Amino acid sequence: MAAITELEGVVLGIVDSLQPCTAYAVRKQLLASPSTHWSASAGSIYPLLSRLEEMGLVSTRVDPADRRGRRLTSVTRKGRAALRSWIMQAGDPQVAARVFDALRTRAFFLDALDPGEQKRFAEAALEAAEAFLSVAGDYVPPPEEGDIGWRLGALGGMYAAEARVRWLREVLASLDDED
Amino acid sequence: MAAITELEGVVLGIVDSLQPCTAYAVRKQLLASPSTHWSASAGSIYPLLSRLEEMGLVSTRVDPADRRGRRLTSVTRKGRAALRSWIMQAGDPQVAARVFDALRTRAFFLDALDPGEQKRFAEAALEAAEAFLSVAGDYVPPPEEGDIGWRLGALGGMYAAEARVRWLREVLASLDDED
DNA sequence: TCGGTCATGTAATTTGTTACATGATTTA
DNA sequence: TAAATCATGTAACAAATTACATGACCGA
Repeated sequence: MAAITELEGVVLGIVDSLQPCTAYAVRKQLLASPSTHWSASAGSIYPLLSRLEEMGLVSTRVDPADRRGRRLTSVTRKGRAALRSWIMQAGDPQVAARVFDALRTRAFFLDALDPGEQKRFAEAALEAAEAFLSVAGDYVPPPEEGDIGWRLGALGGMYAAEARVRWLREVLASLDDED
Repeated sequence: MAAITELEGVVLGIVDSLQPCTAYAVRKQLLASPSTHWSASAGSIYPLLSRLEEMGLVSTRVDPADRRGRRLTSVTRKGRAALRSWIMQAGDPQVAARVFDALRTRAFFLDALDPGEQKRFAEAALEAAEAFLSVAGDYVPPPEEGDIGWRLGALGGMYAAEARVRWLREVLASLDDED
């Protein structure tokens, strides 16, 4: 069983929770995420879904009664197995190391800025991180609503956003110390 | 001034801190990062550096005395300006939203697993997250060593890794509650 | 002298992006 | 009835991955 990519896993998971659903619905779900890591454009989702179908992980059918020709996608038994094993990759150190944060990435190169710019960087980054935290917090479904995985995932996103805000406050303070 | 990509920004920043340096040294630096978000393979770095040179952001020279034909790269004035404006994008909400975590991504689809698997997921993810935290902690340079940006960036990575471990402990606890 | 690391690159392929193109349905 | 949203897709392009290929230098 060939390993699937990160985006393929995500799309398979979304289809699984929404099935039967249109490709468009998958895109909307992806677009609703606070993270903009994937563009979720039609140009990525439609070919990806065709790929999953070729692999036998999803199946699609067009309701003949539907004049719009909507294509409804569902996960196959094989697809569910692939989804489960993708999720279970979480124990792999290589998977746990797949993290990224555009704000943190930029902080590494702070020394390329002069002191005044450094301070402005930290202030602007903190403000943007606070705005993101607000969005990430709103993304957490109220208790007893939505499934448990979605709630825990969104909660994790909020915690990460909080940790980033705390970190940037510390960055700002440490830059102020030095004048 | 056309915007540069995330990897281009990172490579420009690394060249800036190491200059003059070989493409190989840039790759090693990238490879040393706890995050495996980029593979830092020759196939990505060499063409990327050529691209930066075409854009006039770096310049390379081959020491005629060096029999190995090592190519040393440096950042140009234009390149420094591009690096600074890339770093300063931190104030843009779209940039602050560029975050990713492969463990968290998988957690969203926990409901595709049966209760026993869910628990094994949380245990395995926690273990992997703890191992990653250890690596991320080791990546923080000792005080008074390395530049301030590198230290703050690595510290941010460690904080994020800590927050993830705390989150997964909570996930595990909440799955245990339900039996 | 042998293996590891330093060092540079290319080729084929995959994947994702932006932009374009079309049309049905719903809502104000 | 006009605008927004639902819905599907393609085309051109950009970027990154894996795998391959080569050779110099250094230390045991």
